[in-house]
Amino acid sequence: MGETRHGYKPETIEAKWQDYWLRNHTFKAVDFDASRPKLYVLDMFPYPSGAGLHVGHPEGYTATDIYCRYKRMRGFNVLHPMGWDAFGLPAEQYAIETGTHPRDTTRQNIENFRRQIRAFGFSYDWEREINTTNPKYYRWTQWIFIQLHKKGLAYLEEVPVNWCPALGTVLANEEVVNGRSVRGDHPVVQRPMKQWMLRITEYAERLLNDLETLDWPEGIKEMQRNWIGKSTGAEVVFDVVNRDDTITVYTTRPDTLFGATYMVLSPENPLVDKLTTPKQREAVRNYRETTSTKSELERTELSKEKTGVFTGAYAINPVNGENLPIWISDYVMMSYGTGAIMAVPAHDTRDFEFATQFGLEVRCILEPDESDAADAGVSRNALLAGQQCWTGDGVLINSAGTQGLDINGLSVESAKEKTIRWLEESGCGKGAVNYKLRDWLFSRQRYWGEPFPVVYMEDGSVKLLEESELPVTLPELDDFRPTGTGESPLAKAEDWLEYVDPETGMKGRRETHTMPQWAGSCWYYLRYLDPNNTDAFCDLEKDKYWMPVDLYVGGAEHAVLHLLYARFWHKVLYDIGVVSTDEPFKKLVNQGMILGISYRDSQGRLVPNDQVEETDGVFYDRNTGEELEEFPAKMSKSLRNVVNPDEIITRYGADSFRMYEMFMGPLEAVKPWQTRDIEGLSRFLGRTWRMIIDDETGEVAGAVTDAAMTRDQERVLHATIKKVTEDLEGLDFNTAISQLMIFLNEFSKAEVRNREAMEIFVKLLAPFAPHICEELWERLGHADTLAYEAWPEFDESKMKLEEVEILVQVKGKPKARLMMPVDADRETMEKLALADADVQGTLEGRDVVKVIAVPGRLVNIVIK
RNA sequence: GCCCGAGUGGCGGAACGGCAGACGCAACGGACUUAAAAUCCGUUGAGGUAAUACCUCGUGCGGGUUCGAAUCCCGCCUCGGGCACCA
Repeated sequence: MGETRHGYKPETIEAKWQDYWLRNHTFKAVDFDASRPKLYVLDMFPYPSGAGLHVGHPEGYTATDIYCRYKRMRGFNVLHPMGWDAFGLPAEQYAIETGTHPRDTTRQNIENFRRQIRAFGFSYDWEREINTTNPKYYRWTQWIFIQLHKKGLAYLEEVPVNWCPALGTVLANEEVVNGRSVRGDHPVVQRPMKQWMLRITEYAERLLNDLETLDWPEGIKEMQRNWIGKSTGAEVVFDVVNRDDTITVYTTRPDTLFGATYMVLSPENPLVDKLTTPKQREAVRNYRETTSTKSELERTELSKEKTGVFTGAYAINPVNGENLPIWISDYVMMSYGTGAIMAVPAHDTRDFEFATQFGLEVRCILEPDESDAADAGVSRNALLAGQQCWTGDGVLINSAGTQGLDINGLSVESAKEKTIRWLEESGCGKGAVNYKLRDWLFSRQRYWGEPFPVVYMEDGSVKLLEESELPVTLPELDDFRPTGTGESPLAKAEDWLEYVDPETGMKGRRETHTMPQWAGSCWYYLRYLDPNNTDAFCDLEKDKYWMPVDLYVGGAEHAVLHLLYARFWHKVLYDIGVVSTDEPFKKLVNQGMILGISYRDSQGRLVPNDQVEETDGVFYDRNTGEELEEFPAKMSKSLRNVVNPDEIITRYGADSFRMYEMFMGPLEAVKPWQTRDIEGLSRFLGRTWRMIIDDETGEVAGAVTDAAMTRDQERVLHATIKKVTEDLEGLDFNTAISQLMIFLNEFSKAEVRNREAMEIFVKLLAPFAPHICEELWERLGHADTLAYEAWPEFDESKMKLEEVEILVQVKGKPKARLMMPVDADRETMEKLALADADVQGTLEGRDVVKVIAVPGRLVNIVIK
């Protein structure tokens, strides 16, 4: 810091104003304020981990904070809350290791997070703070579960689940990657278990269609569409030769029925037992055993070669009565469609691989356009001979059957339609829709989650508790280890388990599973509206006032799951009439990840930062002496490239930190953190201070007077108001800050600085750097916070020049720059340009073909 | 393999189809200082040239549209993210 007594001292003014805002409830959101438009701006609330905040958290928080502060100054009643998504595995793992109750760990972590977040000066309404682990909160999570159950959307099912022996729990599909747990990277195996499921598939169509109504990044919407995975096609019923059984398959290509040469069942398909002939029984049994012990990883990674076994049975192709051999193979999944397919090797790459592997017939029934085939490197003759596979468009051939269907000569599209019509008329099938989306596995075998409001009664019935019996609180435990049997640690809480029905006196045992972490975050945005309500999860009138969320900002890692689950719950709540909107989040923005600076050697290996030495701007590996290249990489403990926000705030202050994070680049972009770059923003705020304050006295500088601005200053002032306003509306914070810097460069060099211009500048900067601006505002003689001062308006006429520099190009190359009246029309511009001596020199002896004049911009002279 | 997104100085990044590199960092030169820090002023895409005049090249690569392309179109390459035997 400078030696001056009254220089810019973030450490003092930031504490002062944070305290002021809290004491004065400056950012309290007012329910039902009809005098102002409402604005609900939401951050994805954090999981309060033991590691504390990292520099990625405040990126989105700063963006929304700037937007909120700006909108308050534009007269909006802003709701901007914060809370804690505090159930979850890490606190429980810590409890297992140390015996510390997750409640205690969670409380400490929340305190630390709150302290860190407050140090940024975010304008949250702290009176609405929520915590998903508070029984007063999760009572309502349980209440919503009861509503789901009442609607028939929650059911118990024995399902093969991802059992992780090391964690002693079942994991959801999204918690397993390549057959290993996301958390801890332990192996995962399949195992059947009775679980709560939520029927999200019932909402698939609406979740898909309503994406159209949302102002979300196109990429995120596309990811949700892919996740829902709607496809249209047909279900076709195949009779089994010499048996009563039928096999129903789902296909998106009913037009290829004539190309079917065999059938495949998933190894898990219950029909396999019935159909397998005695001769094949042994082989089938062996195959099923092998696949069941295969992990998900092996089933996908080792799939270069197709495997399978013939069942000995045959099915009848309804279009031509042909017998098709029925195989089983693990390339057919039980969980998608009907767990059975008709194989058309000539027109499906997977079937083609399988047929080639086992010498099955490949029958071409679709002839592509010659040039299409050539483009794809496919030979028509090879195709017709069944030596290659064609999945593209074309004209149907060899597709007339004994049963009255003839689709020869048709395109794929019309052949599909005609086949479906025929299937429906002949009773062999029907048009059908399928989704990749599956029902949501909602049980976890863990302690630190919401208990289910469910009791298994003595008579075998399942009882959902009454609303008056909520909340079902977590029992006290000393030992948090998983039971290893698949039951959660709750199974050890003996007294807690016992339940007696208050009316009938019948005994029962409580559900020992708990809800997944997603549960609490599925509806938290509603609780902020009415955080202390004990009669309802949220008052409907408050919902009507505040909802929907106008802007939701968070990381792209929640692109699918959190956002899809929350949308699902919200639609259910909408259907039962307890919320007023059918979508919760109107506009969504993903902030890009902030990477750390790392180093890599010539082989591309990343070297931890504490092993790197710098000499004259070149980096070396301390151990090998090898020269290293700077390289941005995801922040991680192992690379030691994690930046701690506390240290940055101590060194530079929160205002500089906030501004740096916004100046790094566009909000949505992935950006590398460079601590030295923050100096530029720190310098900017120091210069801002000295532009207004005399740092010898701490009073407003003598240069700040009521003297009129120069034309240039006036123009820069209004251009700044315009640019900053427009950029704030578009969340383009980096370019808004650039403009503020241009203002500072213009005014700080001036001998006298107009006081009103200074005040406008302070207001424009305030959303970005609120602490220093409050302080400057006060020193400029204002008693109240500037949080609700009116946002400056710009005057377009003040920005006008009388003359502008017009570029004159010859054949697109810049030749001259001429001053012309702003409002010069095309002819005038052309005349002025052609009259210029330099231009005439260039044009000497050449024919002017054409002159293009763009008013206010340029003149381009086209010559021969 | 499929679906998105992105490639611009030494670095982060700006540019309604209209002067590429705003703004910042770093670097270099200068002022102030006993000195340093801080601060202030200046230079800074590459190459040619005595030159700050001037010329040539330049937004991943190859084509195209246009008076004019970082921007639009076609075909590639590389990197990042997502999905992954979805019938």
